[in-house]
Amino acid sequence: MSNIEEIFEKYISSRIFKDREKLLPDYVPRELPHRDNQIRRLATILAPALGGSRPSNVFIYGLTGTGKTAVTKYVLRKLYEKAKKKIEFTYVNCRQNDTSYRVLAELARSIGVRVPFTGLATSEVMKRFLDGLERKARILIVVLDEIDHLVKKHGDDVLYFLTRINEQLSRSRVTIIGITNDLKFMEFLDARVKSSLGEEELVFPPYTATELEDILRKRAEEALHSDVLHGGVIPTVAAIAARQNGDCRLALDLLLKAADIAERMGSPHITLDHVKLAQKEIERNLTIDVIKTMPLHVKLVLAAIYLLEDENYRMVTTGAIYNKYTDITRSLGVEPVTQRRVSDIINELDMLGLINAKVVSMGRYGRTKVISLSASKGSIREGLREDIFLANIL
DNA sequence: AATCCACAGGAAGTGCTGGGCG
DNA sequence: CGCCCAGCACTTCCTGTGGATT
Repeated sequence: MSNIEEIFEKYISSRIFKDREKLLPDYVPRELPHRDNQIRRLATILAPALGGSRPSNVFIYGLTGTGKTAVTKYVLRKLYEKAKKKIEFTYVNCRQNDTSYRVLAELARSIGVRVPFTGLATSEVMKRFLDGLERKARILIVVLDEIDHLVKKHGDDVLYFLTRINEQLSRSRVTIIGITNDLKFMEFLDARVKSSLGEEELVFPPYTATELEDILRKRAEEALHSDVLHGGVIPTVAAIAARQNGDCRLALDLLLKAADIAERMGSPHITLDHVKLAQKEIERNLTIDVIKTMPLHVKLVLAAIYLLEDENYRMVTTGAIYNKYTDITRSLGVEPVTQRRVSDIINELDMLGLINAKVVSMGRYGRTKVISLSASKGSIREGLREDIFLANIL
């Protein structure tokens, strides 16, 4: 048997997986355990759409992996099945589409209006969206997921437009469902947008360890063969995820990775060791992936921080980083960016969770930021090394 | 109590890319 | 063709500030 056939054969005859897809992040199960309240509330709020009137706007808040997106998609799917034709819905992820233009373009596209991905004025896209909508005579439910990303970067222009859009429509109606994991986000909003978007509010509490266990058990039943899980695995995975704000997506991902590892190692069971390996792999992949896609100077600044930390520099401040960074650019023969820019890059790295930056005042000796690495040194090193250009300086 | 360091971080603008539209 | 648009990475210029030291 050839090598490749062996690989495929092994997969088909998997002793671990019954249906691997059931553990993938975008799979929405038939039942969403422990979210009955939220499902009922959202269904109640949206139900008027079936009678042809516009449902209230909804603002949904909950930490990552608490089922916000899954519940929303679940309820909307059911609603759509019931209503047919009269109702339409659109889902836009504002982390992927984090500018006013892109969000509007997505919305326009979803109702069948052709818009180029660049070139037009934003107001022109608004106009086309409005016209397209009016022609269709529908109730459109717009889901803006991770809405905080959009507002923090580009203000609430789009939201303002969307909350007032009904005043300009006579045959169609728009309802907005805003989803965020940042509660403070509401403070950024214009008062009118705030009151309009918050017509109804829905809170998703984190899952408890017991609830996570229950969810994992149900999902494992669908995805894995029986008896492949060693005792302890599910409680451990649940406990790890519970510590991470009850993040269900993390729990499922951890179980999937552990199963993958067990499979790869040819083990007939998933053990706690596989879970541990999976945990490391997740962290590692996450940091390597973000580093890979970073622009050059961001990588160089990260490299500077890495090197300072590596030589146990007493206190890693913005100034120290900038010096190290200019050293690096000089040795590579690259023009350095300004300190102002580096200051922003440090904030970006902080937001990505790769470093920890804290503003501190050292009295007479000024005010600065103290920085430390927060991701594992090894993963950062690996990530930076992916860039051939940087390999030598590490 | 006043000073003053070492930056923080806001505002506005530049130059470039990759596209409109008429 | 010429002029318009948005987005990005970055610059220039700038005002603000916590608190140890003078």
